[in-house]
Amino acid sequence: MSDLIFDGLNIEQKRAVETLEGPVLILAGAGSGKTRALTHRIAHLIARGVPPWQILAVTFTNKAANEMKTRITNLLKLSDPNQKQLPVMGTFHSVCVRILRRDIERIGRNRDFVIYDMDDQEKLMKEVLREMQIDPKELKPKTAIGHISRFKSEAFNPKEVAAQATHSTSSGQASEWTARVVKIYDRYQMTLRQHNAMDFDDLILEVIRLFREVPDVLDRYQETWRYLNVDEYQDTNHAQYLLISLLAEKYRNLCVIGDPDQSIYAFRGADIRNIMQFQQEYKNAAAIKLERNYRSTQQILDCADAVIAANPGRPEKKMWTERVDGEKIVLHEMRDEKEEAREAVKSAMDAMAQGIPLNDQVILYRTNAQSRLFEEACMKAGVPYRILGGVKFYARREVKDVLAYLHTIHNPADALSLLRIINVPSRKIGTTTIERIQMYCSEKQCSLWEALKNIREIDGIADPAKERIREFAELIEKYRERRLHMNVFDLTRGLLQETKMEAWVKDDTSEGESRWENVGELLSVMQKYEKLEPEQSFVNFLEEVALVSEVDKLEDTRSDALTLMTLHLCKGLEFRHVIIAGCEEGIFPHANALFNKEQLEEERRLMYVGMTRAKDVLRIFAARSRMQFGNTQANPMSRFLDDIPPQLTERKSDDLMSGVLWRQSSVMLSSPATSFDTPFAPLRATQDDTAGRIEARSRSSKNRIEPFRQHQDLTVEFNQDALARDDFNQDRSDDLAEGSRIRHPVFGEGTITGRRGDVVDVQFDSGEKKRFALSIAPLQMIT
DNA sequence: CGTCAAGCCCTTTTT
DNA sequence: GGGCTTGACG
Repeated sequence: MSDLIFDGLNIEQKRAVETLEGPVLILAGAGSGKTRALTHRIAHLIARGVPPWQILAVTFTNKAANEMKTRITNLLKLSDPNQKQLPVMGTFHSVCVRILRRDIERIGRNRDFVIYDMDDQEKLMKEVLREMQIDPKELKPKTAIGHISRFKSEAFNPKEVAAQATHSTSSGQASEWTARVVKIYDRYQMTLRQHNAMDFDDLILEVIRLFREVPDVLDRYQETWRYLNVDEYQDTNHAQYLLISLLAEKYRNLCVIGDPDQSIYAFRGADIRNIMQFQQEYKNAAAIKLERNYRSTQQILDCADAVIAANPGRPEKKMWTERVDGEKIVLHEMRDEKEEAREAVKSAMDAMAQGIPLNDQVILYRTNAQSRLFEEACMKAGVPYRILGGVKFYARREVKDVLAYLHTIHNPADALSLLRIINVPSRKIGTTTIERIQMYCSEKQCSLWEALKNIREIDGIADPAKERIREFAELIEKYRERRLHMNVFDLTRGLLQETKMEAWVKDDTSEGESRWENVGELLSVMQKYEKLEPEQSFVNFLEEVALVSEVDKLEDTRSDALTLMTLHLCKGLEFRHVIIAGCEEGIFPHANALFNKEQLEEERRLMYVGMTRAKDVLRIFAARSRMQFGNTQANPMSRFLDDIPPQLTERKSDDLMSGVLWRQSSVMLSSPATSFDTPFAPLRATQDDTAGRIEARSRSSKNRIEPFRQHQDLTVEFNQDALARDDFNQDRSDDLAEGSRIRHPVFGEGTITGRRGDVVDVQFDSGEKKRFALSIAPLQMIT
């Protein structure tokens, strides 16, 4: 048994696996076999006789947790792995929900709470701001939520925020601003509670409160989980730190794993000090460094290292690998964002032709908005793809509508969900009626649901409207009853039928069809819960839906497809071929980070994370001009590229406007540089700027960059020759017509069945029919 | 009550 | 450019 557990581990990994008792800090660089060390460590604990249920492992995604479970099962050769034989593993949020569902009544809350996602939070906040008569233009709901979330990640309740602010100002008075935010925070929490709802941060905070207020519950969990493991510790926030500290207090068997260079979530409160100061916190902690990289080639590693080396205050760490067989990093400089997308997708296809399946390739970008470009390029080229992030599946309107029904059925207090569906599909219950009911609620201090039940005694509503509301309430109650003996799948099917949801969702538009498919997909997720007890199936389903992360969806990768996602989502993953797109100042690093040292450092870490995902091939793309917010803007190349050693790179360019706006050579300030270290931060060129002037303007509204608002002129040397060729349109496909035989790298050989300009329809020999744009699709004529 | 057009602001990043 | 809110009208 122990042979298997230590098999193939290097010395440091072995130490990590052996050191079972006491606090342990594992600094694990990218690709250093960290998951391997952690799984073997847990397997070792179990092999040594520690009961699995005494072990807790907190991971960053559910996907990571599931992978570890599988690996441990294999290591221990468990024949029938059930929950009893495996440790509790999951994200902070899922572990906390588990605790709360069990024990939250000990702090006087109802265990049927719902979890509000960003959408719900925003709606709720809008409501709060409206009630407080704050102009949403002055303080946007999103901003308010941002502040509150920040407080919550520091584990401050409204009172503590106020106290803190009073302390830190010399006058002893909390500033007006703080007082206001505290009021909003307070009110927001009250409303959440009225709805019997929690946001993501509350899940953590309520567990902390539970542990602090009810010592015997804390004691029980301390006794249960005597061996604690936390992965991605560099991205934990203060609240999560508190939670873990409470649990670890008694037995002090706490193993944390992470890499300060990969800390990329400061924006949501992640506190790098948690990992940096672990050894001060736990004086006798064993410290282990994993520096051998098993993933990437030396070239990739050297480039990534050169980029991250520019960050100050890093712990000493030098990654190395035995893979010295690598290729150079490829830097693609493209004309514009469309060319970038086209070329990136093409390079993925080329790689596939060379034997790298699409599943092993990824395109990474800084912001979700960039995904559309690559999606379009994939569609045009006929490359199968999957996008993570962006408009999330569970956030789509039709999906949320169905979920809102389930929430309403499950939790009568959830007024947000109730309001969402009271007129969906249309029941002729309009805003006037609803406003009247809400007024009644505040008069009588009752919940929305109670008002619906008492609809008869509310004045100012026409009788037919009252009747429709009565019918609606009856419908909900009927399903509330059904929930007790019917699983979530059957229940929802019945509900959809009874409410005539299909016709409503389809609504005769072209998107209607695909929206209904989304509902179908939701139903198929429910099927997984069919076998559970009716009530359990209901609760578990809603929970999963609330807590799945984007990356979790990568688990079912049955079909071969190119992955598109943000750089943030790629942490912890690896691909043979990695493409990082949009490496331009203002895009990556993002414009909002350009004037802040800490934020720039985080952007750099993000670059490091992206680069170190690559096993074999790393490509970096930048576009010389880019359409943004409706006008074209020319950005200098990302500063991160300056740090990559030229001898390790190969440069490629589409050569139409070669060299224009290349940072060092082509852009000069006509007035002396400002005190910022990024003098050419976002440049904005309008269409008629070809004469050679560009307006420089910072797009950030923060006052610390005031000097930049004065629209200093920049001089730009354009390559006029290149501009003249700008509208040059390449057409390589004159000879392709109906009847031509072609080959496509994904679909194989086929015949063109029709052509309209650039667009062709192809009947492949495999039976598949596809439509392509000739200018982009990798079609090859065969004779 | 629902639809359409004009106008607004926008983009970090996520559980 | 585009998605979303707002306001006028049928």
